[in-house]
Amino acid sequence: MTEGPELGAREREVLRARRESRERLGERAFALNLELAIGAREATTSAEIRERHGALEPDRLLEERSTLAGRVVRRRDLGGLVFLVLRDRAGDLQVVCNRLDLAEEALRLLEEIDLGDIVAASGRVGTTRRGELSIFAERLAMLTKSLRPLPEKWHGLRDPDLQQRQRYLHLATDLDYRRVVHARAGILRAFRRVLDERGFVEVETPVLQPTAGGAIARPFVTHHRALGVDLYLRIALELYLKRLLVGGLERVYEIGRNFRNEGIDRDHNPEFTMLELYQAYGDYHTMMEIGQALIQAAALEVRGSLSFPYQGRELDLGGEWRRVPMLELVSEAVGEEVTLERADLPELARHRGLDVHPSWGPGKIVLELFEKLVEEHLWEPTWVLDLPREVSPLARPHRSTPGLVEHADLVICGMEIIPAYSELSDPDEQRRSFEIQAEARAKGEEETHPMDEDFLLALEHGMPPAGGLGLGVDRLLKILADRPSIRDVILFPHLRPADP
RNA sequence: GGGGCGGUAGCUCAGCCUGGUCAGAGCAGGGGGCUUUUAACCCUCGUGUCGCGGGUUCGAAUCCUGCCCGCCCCA
Repeated sequence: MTEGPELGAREREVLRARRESRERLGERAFALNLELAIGAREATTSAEIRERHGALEPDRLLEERSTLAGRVVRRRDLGGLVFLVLRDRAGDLQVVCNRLDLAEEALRLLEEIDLGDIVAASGRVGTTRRGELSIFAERLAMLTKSLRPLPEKWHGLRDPDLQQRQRYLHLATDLDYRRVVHARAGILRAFRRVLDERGFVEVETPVLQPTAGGAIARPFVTHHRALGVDLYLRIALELYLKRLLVGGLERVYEIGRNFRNEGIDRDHNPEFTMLELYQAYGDYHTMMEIGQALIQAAALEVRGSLSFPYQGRELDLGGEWRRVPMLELVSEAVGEEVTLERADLPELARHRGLDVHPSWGPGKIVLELFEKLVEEHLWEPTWVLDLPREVSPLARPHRSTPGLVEHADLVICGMEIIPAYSELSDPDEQRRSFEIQAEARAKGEEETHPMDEDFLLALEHGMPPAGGLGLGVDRLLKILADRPSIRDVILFPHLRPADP
């Protein structure tokens, strides 16, 4: 409990009043459970009551009795009548407290009920003269006394920084925001349903890893004291899931947290959730089909539709999604044919405003051109096909075009949502790809994929040909919940410490 | 890293351009009234590091400057 001269007078006054109320309530300020507090084993939710009696005409009082429990979000005291609005997990419902109907004990308690307190009320269901569905209280109980005030009742908590730092207040005051929480659950439910139906098994693999592979990103490092070794927080799920393909599981997926030690913006949080799945005997075409099925199922689960606006612009997730080679998209954007063989790629890229690093090969330049000139303009779902091998060390060389790999990236609303590959199963090719990474590192490229001998050992035992994909759950949630920033869809995003 | 915007009461905000009754409003809170309210209403009550530090000035929430935090744009 912080208290002292740094508090303003108003806050001190509020805190003092709450403390005094708590003292008067004594041990009733924090009830053990509903049963002991009000004699009901369970509360009825506001939604259930609304569902049963939402159509009741004004000024009716039913025989049916219910118990409602929740946080007090409104209090209107008319003297003889006190209107409380309780908020539970399903919404809000009014409680009417008629002083003439309440016993001495309940009347005393009514005086102690403040905004923010968690209370229970039981009584008959009915409607007011204005038709508001209500519980007409016969009994009241304090469940939890709130010692601090809630944010402003009309505007709520507007400051995005406070919304994130004190998400419980955001959730307590903004019913609409709760939809984001349910949307994430809906996405995961849809994913599991689709994959379970297709014979996939859900697994869990290590978060702490001796080498951080499966993607190209700077990892977080930690230390295992007993083993005396440094470990990395995983940046991807890939390499362990592939080991499970070697083990014969054939269809596996994991939904889990990845950690990348990089900047924070609308699309990046240091920890984020990925779905990764691998299917033996599939390839990137299989993955494009599954990826589409997953996202469409999630959209139907969360939005009930495949077309809806994102940030004010219409988005259609229906139909067969467009598939275009990356080189074609880059050529179109540049206005002339771009190939990996062109010797003037660096100049061409510099002309387009790219700061070309000497360690970049043609593949990296093409990828950078794509990210700068094309990606943000792809609104409707688009599979970008056939990336340069140089930038995708875990994908299988393209079946017909040398220098490329069978790697498809799904872009929606300008955001990369899925990378999908035909997986590289040849251990010698995989080793060669890792070596290309090491060469780039030797040339000064900071972010490269590390050599992973233990993974190569697994591949040498034989991994079936397979397709695999990773799906950024947070970014998909941005789209389905129509939120502009990843910070809105992660309950507790990383923030700078409040007091430096 | 660069640019723009913001930080004033617990919360939501005004005041800043144009320095001087500028420490303000609403909500929340205290006191009083009110038996069908719906952001209830009526009367009444203000003890704030104006983000932090420096400067200009007779005088700074207001102008200048450095820093911190947030949001947006760019790299």
